[in-house]
Amino acid sequence: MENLTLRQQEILGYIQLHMSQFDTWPSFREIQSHFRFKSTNAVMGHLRALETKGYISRVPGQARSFRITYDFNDDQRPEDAIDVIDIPVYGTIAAGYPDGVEPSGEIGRLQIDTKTVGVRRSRRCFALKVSGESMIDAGIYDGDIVIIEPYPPQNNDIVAALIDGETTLKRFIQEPGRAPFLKAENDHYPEFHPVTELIIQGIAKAVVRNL
Amino acid sequence: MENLTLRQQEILGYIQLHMSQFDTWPSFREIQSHFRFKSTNAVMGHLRALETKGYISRVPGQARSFRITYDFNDDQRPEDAIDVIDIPVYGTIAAGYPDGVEPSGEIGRLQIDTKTVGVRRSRRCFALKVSGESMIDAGIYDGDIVIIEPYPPQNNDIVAALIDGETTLKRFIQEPGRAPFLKAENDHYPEFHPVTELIIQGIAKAVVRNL
DNA sequence: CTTGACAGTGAACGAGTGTTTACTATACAT
DNA sequence: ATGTATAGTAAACACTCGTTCACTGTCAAG
Repeated sequence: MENLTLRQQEILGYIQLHMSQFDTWPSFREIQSHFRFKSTNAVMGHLRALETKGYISRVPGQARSFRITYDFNDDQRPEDAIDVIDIPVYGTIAAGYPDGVEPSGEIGRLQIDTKTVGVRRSRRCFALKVSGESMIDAGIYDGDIVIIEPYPPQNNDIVAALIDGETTLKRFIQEPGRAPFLKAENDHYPEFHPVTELIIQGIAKAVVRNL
Repeated sequence: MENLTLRQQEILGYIQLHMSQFDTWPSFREIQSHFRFKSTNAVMGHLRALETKGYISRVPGQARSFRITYDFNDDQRPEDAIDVIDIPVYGTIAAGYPDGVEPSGEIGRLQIDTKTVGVRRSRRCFALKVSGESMIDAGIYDGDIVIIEPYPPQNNDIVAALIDGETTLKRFIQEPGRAPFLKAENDHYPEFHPVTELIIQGIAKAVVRNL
């Protein structure tokens, strides 16, 4: 932790402590109270400094919407560290056109290392077992397990989307000047419009198939 | 996820998504806006229900001070004993017609549970990273990782076979009254005869693809 | 001496935020 | 028919919260 004054380090340390305890950023007045400041402006000064130095960022005007941006774990992670995560696998759902198959809840669990999958442990991944053939042109077959990371999609990501109460896999297309839409990877399946009526549950990060 | 209505699951899913993206709990009006409610009271109703059912908790009166309390990773069944194996991944080798690419030795490792892969721990599995397109009709693409179990093949198994010092993936065909042979899963690739000249290294048990 | 960095006091403002009250509608079970 | 659960509209209120402005004090460097 370079170029922070002692006081700034204390403030940052308290914030981290508070977040680990409460899962929320402390309010100005909570920080003020902790350090026995008489004014929230003292807090403001320190948070400004931390922001200027790149340790935190904020959404102006929103309550408790600072966040820590400095990645403290980037300095220490050895290359060969094993980081296996446990992923719930949910039941057979329609990967194709909605066809009335009911989600069957959790059917199993999968353990795999985060590097292979390309996800962060902190993002609560889940997996879906595919039913149907709407994504076969993307190499996702009936019976495959697709690992989903809850994260907003970018253009061309394969996403898990909730449509009419069912989770389905589609490719998310977001081209400039055009409303985003979802597209099957099978020429026999139609496109869906528009994305605004959908709920994106996450992006597909990996496929696991048992031969 | 039991005893949640569909709508409640959607709300919880959105909250998780928002938190993974912004590191903050969404405000009532953010949830309201996302689901196109006309009133924050609709949000309130759902959050109350989620709280009553034990999925979230809150600090009354504080902004963005709900938190998720339900531990989604805690639902492990006792009978789901974790049996994660460590698998060496070998380098890019020709999955297709021999083309002169040298095996590059171990390029990484993969940890995954035995149940997902369908192997026994006692059989020293290894994995290959596929290069080429000879098995695309079997849904094995360039760049995929294929987990191989050293075990004699049966008809129609996909096998790793050593040909002229190089490992390649093929489908093993053994029909009655006919000598066994290997066959690509791509019509543009020829068959191989005979198997007696080959060394079968193992059978393919699973494919892992990072999207 | 001046300037800048750092640290803080004091006060107030406007917007964000959670929460309440009153109500409607639908579906289902008794 | 009645009660309950679920889902939501409408409106308003009080508090939380971030932020600004004006200011003071200490210390180090030029």
